[in-house]
Amino acid sequence: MIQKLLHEGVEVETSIDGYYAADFPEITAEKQGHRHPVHTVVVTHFELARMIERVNRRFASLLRTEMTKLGIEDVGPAQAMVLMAIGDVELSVGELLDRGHYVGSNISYYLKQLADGGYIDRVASQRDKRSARIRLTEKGEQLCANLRDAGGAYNRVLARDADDLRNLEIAFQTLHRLELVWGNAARYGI
Amino acid sequence: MIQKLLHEGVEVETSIDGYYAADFPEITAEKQGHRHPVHTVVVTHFELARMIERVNRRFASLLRTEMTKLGIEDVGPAQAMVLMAIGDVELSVGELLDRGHYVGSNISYYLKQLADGGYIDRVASQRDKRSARIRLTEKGEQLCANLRDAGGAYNRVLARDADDLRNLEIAFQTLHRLELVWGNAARYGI
DNA sequence: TCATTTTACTTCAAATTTTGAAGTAAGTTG
DNA sequence: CAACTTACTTCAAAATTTGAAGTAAAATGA
Repeated sequence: MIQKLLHEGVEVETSIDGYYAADFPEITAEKQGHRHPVHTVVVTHFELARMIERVNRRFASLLRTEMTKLGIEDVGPAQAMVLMAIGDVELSVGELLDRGHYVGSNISYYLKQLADGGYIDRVASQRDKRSARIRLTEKGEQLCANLRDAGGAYNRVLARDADDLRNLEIAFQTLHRLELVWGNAARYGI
Repeated sequence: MIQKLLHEGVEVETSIDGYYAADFPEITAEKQGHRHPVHTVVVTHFELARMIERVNRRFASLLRTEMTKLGIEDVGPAQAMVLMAIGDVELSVGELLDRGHYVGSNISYYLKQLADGGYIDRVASQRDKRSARIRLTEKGEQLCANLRDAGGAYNRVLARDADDLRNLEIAFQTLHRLELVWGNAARYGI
């Protein structure tokens, strides 16, 4: 039975696909006590996917709001995310694709808008003239800095103590694992 | 200094926004040992957001692939997610909005396609004739069941042992927290 | 060496998804 | 019962994403 629980993601009691974690007393109780959870509740692949979709939607609209506050009208939140993905290094379009699992034509489109808006510079690489080298301009760096500043308030709320930090790290790491599993599955089949 | 670390999401050493958790020896080491992490690395709000975006993209394309395999041509992955959000209960459009943080007109649009495809039934509520009651048809339930079946393989890979389950739960719970914080911020300001 | 293939991207058109403004019909309230 | 609110729907426009086709440069191999 335990084997089945571990391997199938069986739903027990309140764990109906579509309900929130807040409805699961086991999980929340466990969090406070720092003990191993009693595994009567299992989070499935799909519950996580739906949660990720929701959270992603929330973040996008938050980002849109922040950008409106900053008076940014020429690019949207998706483009801002590309900007954040570039960060403070110079990289090629290919490297950027890997960073965000974008599709090539999509990034090309965004980079065009970002270049038109003066947020990035693109220079053909000397070594390989096919390869475009991308970096943020002053303006691009400024937008990123402003967004990071605005993000500070969220970091303070989200990471109040060591326990919060621990959970954020585990969440990050677990999402990275999902990324790998889902990505490999898409390429090679599961 | 520790206070600053805790409250600002300061990036230390390898923790440059845009790099992967796999690059953080501290996190990975901690996972195996079950000990408290040494907090030299902090996951910021934005790193998480970018990870969520990436993972979401991966899942959407995986879902698209699964649906193609199942021969579903009349609706896309977004509509399938709505179907999964409905689950096996009857609910109103408003309840569905809450479940996925959708925008009303968006759901209306999806529900129309799903109804046209025969995946859902919509009946006006007897009590309140403005309110539409939604539920899956046989065909809709079948699609959900097929998708859940396909998901079984992922559950097996992702939740191999009690530790995996624990991390999945923490990830789920942490994402739920992000959802609340980001959602409240959007409505009331932080 | 030079034809062929591969890589690194871009372009464009079409599809999909999301937004926002405006509408409708049914309930609710003073 | 007039005015307001709620629960949705519709529609057009915008934003995002995909996919096919193209271009130019680099690598390969006979």
